[in-house]
Amino acid sequence: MPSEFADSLTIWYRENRRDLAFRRTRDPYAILVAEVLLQRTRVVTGLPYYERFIVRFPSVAALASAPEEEVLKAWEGLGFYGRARHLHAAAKAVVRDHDGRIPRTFSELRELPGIGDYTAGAVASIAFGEAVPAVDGNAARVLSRVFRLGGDPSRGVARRRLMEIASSLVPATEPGTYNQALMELGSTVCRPRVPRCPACPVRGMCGALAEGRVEAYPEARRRARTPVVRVAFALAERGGKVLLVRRPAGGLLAGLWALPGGEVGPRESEGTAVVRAMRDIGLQARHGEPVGAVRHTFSHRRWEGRVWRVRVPADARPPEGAVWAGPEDLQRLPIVPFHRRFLEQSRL
DNA sequence: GTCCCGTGTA
DNA sequence: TACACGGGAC
Repeated sequence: MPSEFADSLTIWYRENRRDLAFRRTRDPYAILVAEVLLQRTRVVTGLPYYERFIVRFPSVAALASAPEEEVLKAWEGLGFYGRARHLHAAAKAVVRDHDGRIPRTFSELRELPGIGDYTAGAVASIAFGEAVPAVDGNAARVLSRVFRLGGDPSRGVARRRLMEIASSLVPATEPGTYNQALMELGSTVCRPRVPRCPACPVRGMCGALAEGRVEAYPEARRRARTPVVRVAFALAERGGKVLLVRRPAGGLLAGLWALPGGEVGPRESEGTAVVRAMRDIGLQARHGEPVGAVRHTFSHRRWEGRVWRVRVPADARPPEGAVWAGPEDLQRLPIVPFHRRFLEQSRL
């Protein structure tokens, strides 16, 4: 009984919703920012970023006209930096193609860079009242359990079945409230582990609970083990400044400033890799001793290696895409978070 | 250590 | 459809 499901959730939500900053706005731009910022990100992690971002870029026009470096700076530490680039591009597209107003329909939103099925559904329903689903991981878990959906709900036939059910449940009135209720329930009650079923407003309709196997849904996706990759980075200092390079536009940590270096070749030593990295930016260097360790786990690989002190000729000019960074530069530039931590711990 | 999480690209 | 893309909670 679809309307009973939606009604129960919506009533529960009015009493139990968390008071979160991005729920206190009706501004479609702010809602869009929040939804992109929270992609693959926990609410508590993203919240301070959202508050700062909205102050720094209060409108779609402000964001569209900002330098990319400042947008990345606002994103530093949040991860998946492609989201920042896409959001920036989306703002420009809104100014260019939509007269500066966030498009009001799922289909138009879906065309913007960085806006997929989830985000388009969230913005269309929450900001504009379109009756479309917004199925994030939390909503997917709730529906998987209530309807005992087998398979990995993030892909294939299981995904299509989930989306069909999700679409059929969205109420015509206040679809945004319903969508947020569904996600909030997944986040606070229908949790991945140790769900709080006695507190659930739809426990009477839950197939997984009736079966006594709530935690068996959704089916776990099998994950590949993350390979360990050796890395080496260069610490070149001169007159209280440190050499930073801008990482390339695509790929890992794209667009952030970093110590020169990166992955070490299969038959390469760390020292050789560091000298090679310096040569790649046009500087002849000799490596000294290691001055710090790098251990960082990404979603799909782990970096392990060291930071090496390097010596460059005294007259070395900063090449294209590189900068001798002093204290103000370190404050202003978006920098790879674990490089920033290293530099701060080294009191640079 | 394990688990969680949206979109783009090819 | 497979994989790239970060960080944090537990």
